[in-house]
Amino acid sequence: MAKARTPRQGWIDEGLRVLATGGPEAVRVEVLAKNLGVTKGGFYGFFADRQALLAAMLDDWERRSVEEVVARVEREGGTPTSRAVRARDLTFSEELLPVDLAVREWARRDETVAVRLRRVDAGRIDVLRALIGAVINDPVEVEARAALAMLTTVGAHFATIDHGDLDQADVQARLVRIVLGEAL
Amino acid sequence: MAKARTPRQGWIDEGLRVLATGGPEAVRVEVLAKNLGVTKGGFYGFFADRQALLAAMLDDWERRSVEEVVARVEREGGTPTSRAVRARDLTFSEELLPVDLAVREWARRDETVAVRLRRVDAGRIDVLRALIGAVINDPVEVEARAALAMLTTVGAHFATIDHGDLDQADVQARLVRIVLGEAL
DNA sequence: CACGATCTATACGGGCGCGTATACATGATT
DNA sequence: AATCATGTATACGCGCCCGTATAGATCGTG
Repeated sequence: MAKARTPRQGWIDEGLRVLATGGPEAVRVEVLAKNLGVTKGGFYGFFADRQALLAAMLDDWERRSVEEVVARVEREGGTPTSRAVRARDLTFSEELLPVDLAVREWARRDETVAVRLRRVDAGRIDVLRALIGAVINDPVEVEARAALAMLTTVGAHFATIDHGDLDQADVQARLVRIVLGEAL
Repeated sequence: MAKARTPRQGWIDEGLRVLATGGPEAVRVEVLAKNLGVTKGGFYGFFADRQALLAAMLDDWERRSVEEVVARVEREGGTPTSRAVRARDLTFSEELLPVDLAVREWARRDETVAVRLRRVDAGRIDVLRALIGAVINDPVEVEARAALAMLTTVGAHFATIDHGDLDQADVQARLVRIVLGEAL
């Protein structure tokens, strides 16, 4: 039945929390223990070593991310444009976004992480393809706009652009129109 | 005249090299020393501590990045489109790109780094604004397209998109056309 | 050549974090 | 209530890395 005082999942959750704010390097067993208010005594009953925890964290993140993508495909609503905008912005849920960015950095240095990320991203861009493909026929055009939506969203989290005197909302609206096209 | 066997700049260069491949966490004084074939003996003659090196590295990166942007504005050539595409792709020189991405990650966790990055990015996007602005008049349109070019380029380094059966070049070309518009 | 500046090698104390071992506490089961 | 499993606390040895101290090597200059 597996009871637990500080269950396996507790270590994973706290690990993801630290990962989100400090990156993989910051995920230290003793740090997690302190955050959880215990010592690392029980940790090695759940995980062989620190690597095993990192792997488990990625498993958990990947599973949840995929589930979210699926859930987002299921429930829909609104005009094609609003749906596409929502999809663009919310492909990354507020809760998972910080973890997502951390994983994205991590992937640059660890190929096994990169593989997982590509898998998740593939699911996400499928959502965009489906939405855009419902309105535009040319496959190349659909692909280009889906990719554009994806890349701008990701890029926006790694670069801040100051629009100066211009109205942020105006620029943003124009940006959306260019990416999704007049058709949508 | 300041001579040097392992000059100050040597530590900075090696630091940037390690930063590019392993992130700020990987920049360890003793590791750099080993890479340089010496011990850390002389290091503390140049830098007060590890932090001082990291700051010096950022100074160096920022100076070089700004110089490159300026140089790129100076020499020009080609059609407006080709210039814009070049600007989009080469705003990040091949040599500095890996460092750039590392700094971009770093900036998410260190506000002082974020300030530097915004400064450099501001210079880069100015180049794009100038190029696009030469062909398009509407300021909002110029801003949106410049931002789009910037964000897609940055995003592309943090997300890999598989275009499946479609021809990569076709998709890429279409993407450029959407971003820069028919006008260019 | 001798000198002084500059870089180098080596050694040290300290802190952090890993993984292991051992004994203790607490809840479920019988 | 006795027992067992499961989590917990504590302590240990190890390795990595920091920053400091000290003595030695090397080079340009007078």
